[in-house]
Amino acid sequence: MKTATKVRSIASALVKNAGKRVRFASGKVAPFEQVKQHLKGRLAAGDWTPGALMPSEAELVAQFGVSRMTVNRALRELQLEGLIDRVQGVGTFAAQLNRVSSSLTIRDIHEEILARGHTHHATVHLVKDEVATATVAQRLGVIAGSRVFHTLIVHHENGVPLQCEDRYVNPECAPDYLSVDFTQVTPTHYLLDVAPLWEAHFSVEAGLPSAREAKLLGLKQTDPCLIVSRRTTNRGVPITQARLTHPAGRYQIEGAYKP
Amino acid sequence: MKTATKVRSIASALVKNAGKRVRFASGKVAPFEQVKQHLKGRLAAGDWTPGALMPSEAELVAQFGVSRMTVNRALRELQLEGLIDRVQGVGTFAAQLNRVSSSLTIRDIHEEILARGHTHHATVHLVKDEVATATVAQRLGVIAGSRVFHTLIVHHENGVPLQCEDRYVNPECAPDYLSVDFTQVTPTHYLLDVAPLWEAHFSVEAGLPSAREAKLLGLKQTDPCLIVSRRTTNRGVPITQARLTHPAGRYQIEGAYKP
DNA sequence: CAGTGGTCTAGACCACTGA
DNA sequence: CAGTGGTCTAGACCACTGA
Repeated sequence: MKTATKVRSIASALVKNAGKRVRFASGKVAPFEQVKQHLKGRLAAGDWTPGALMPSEAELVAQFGVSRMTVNRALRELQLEGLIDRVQGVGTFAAQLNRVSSSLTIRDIHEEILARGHTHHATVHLVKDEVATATVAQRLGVIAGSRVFHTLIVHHENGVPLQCEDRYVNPECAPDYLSVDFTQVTPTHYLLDVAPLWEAHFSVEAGLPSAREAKLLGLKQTDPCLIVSRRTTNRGVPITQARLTHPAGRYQIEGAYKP
Repeated sequence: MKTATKVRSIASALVKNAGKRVRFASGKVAPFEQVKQHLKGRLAAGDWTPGALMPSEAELVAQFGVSRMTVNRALRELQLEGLIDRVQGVGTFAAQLNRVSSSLTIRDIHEEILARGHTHHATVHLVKDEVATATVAQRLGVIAGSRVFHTLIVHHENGVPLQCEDRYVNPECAPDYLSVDFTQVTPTHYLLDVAPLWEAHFSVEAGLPSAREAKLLGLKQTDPCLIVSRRTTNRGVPITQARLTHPAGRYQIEGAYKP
């Protein structure tokens, strides 16, 4: 009998090296992928100006000698990537590449530091059971006066303070939160284990550190910081809210976009 | 005969109101979507802990009475959304909801301001043909000493300066760039029309404005700013590079994540 | 070997659009 | 009406994994 634990490690190992399985063993590319790449290449080359009518599914079926389901999958995936617009009864159109809006990825600080080949360590400055003030209650999404858990942790990269993590946690979602050794496991990882995070809201802004943050990060209070706020919930139930403060010169968020 | 222009307007109109077409006219939800929602609900409820083995395609076929292609589509889409991991020959597993890494969307400033129901206007402070210094050449990705176009524009929301846009453009991609009236059209929109933007790299950081930026934005040089840098290319050819500086208190990037 | 997922096919029914 | 995309089916062949 297979155990979940057993297959889990296998899955993790394989998924890591997987990439997309769109090639067969012989190195052949799957037909739907060929259609996709062909259209993508012509879009990049500007063969269809934004809004231009592109070949219909039937035409692509004839051109590539594949079944309609195959070209349909290619087109559906291009649509998901935002490269084309499709309208039932009308046709397929080159999208405005007006994807000026693009996205930036925020990673867990521990993973991010390790990925750079650096060392991470955390110092714990507060682990406390508190009564939520109006402000805290509103940010976390609980009733003012509720019991909340509060931690204040500084994350260091190669010994240099990089992030001040000021976090509130809903005790109902993680009753044992306060007894965790946060020098060994980050709050984020602990919370992921005990509570399924489902929805999240983020913001990123520039600002000045509080007096305490400045002291913990080794900054003057006039030194600019990059501040990330994140609130996570599960089906509407608030789990945690964090304010992550980073010294401006030591931290930036990066991202890339490629269709 | 259909013209591209004609159908373009139809497409735009329809795409706007489209949402996902996964319901039939009668209000019935497509079978693949039912399977998807069922699994998503159980994942949110924690029915499978991260890494746990989930039902096979064959089991879902039997359970829902649909064809294998239908459950395959449901599972493939859940995989794309990062909710499950699939390994050929092994099975389907609940993903670590370790998607701590989430993403933030950067929108075009003009669209963003209009979307808030506010007015946007731009003031132009520099439109110039320059020779790239080493720094500029490196940021844009051209050879030092090349000719480059340079604009400096301030975008206002309801009359208040919100963004200072310092942009360099590769003349080969947009030869008429300097003759555009940037009080009427943003550089981004003009460039999207004349050059297909394909790949992009972004960064977001906190920092202090330059003397000139501070003056244009009505800030002191000690006031923190949120600075977005973006470089876009098409198949490796550099198109444009921009530094977008925003006063800390007036601007933040927001995002949400929901599976 | 039996079980898994990856992919494809040929055909089907439908809703929708524009003429 | 003919043409479009949205979706489904029943079957197929394959590569891969673990026993």
